[in-house]
Amino acid sequence: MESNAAVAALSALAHAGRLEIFRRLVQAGAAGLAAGEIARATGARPNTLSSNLSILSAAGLASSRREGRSIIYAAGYGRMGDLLAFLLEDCCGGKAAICAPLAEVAARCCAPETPAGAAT
Amino acid sequence: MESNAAVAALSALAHAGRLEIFRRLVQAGAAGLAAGEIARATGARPNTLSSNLSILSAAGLASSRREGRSIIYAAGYGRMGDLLAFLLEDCCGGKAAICAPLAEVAARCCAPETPAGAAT
DNA sequence: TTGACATTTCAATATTTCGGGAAATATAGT
DNA sequence: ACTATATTTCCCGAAATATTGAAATGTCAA
Repeated sequence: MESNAAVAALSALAHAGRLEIFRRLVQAGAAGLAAGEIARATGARPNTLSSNLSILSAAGLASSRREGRSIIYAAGYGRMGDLLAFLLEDCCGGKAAICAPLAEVAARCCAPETPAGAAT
Repeated sequence: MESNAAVAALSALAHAGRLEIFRRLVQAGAAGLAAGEIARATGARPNTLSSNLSILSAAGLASSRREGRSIIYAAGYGRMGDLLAFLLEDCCGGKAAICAPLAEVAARCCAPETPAGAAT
């Protein structure tokens, strides 16, 4: 991942409202959430929400598809993974001092040979 | 890590200049870098640099100590680790789809039983 | 104390971002 | 075509952020 893309992704997440949206999208999985559902869940006004969703999309952290009258947003898992990899490796050089707090999390999901079916 | 602190850290990193500073600090390790060295290396003006260093410090991503006439900055490894852990676990729920790109990096440094001495 | 160096603080300006109202677009149902 | 629902776009004022020059602070050395 390029530094520029990383800054864009970081900027997109550096906002309490967008971070919350992104969290909900991640939790929702590939099924995603309709913009309206997110608006109701977060209390954001539709125009504000739309703006924030489009910022997340531009950063690659969300994708959208139309389904009837609704537009369904889903988290951009790939881009988020890239961002984390960038921060950990390109930015932080994979230093053990930074990785250490991740060990617990990594033990749950980052092991290369772990089958993917375990989650939720 | 709290969501608020995460947003602060993300905001601090969501700036090309500060991201570069942070990268250099991480590479420099605990020895750190004098503000002037960073200024020379990045071409930033001293007051701009000072401002950005203070933003990184406020977010916990850098610390400073005076050494003679210079002020030495060092990366806040702990806070960066916390941020990554937050993003991976609290924000992303440790989903395998996001963790996957980290597997390669994790294999190098995140394994719980890996001894810490391998770096640099 | 004076002078040079390293960095920060202050004050002003320029730019970007944020959130909101109102209008526009797209879809579905009648 | 008309209406209702869902979402986006446009525009604006307010607030936050970024950058700069100039002045201030802290430190060393003579």
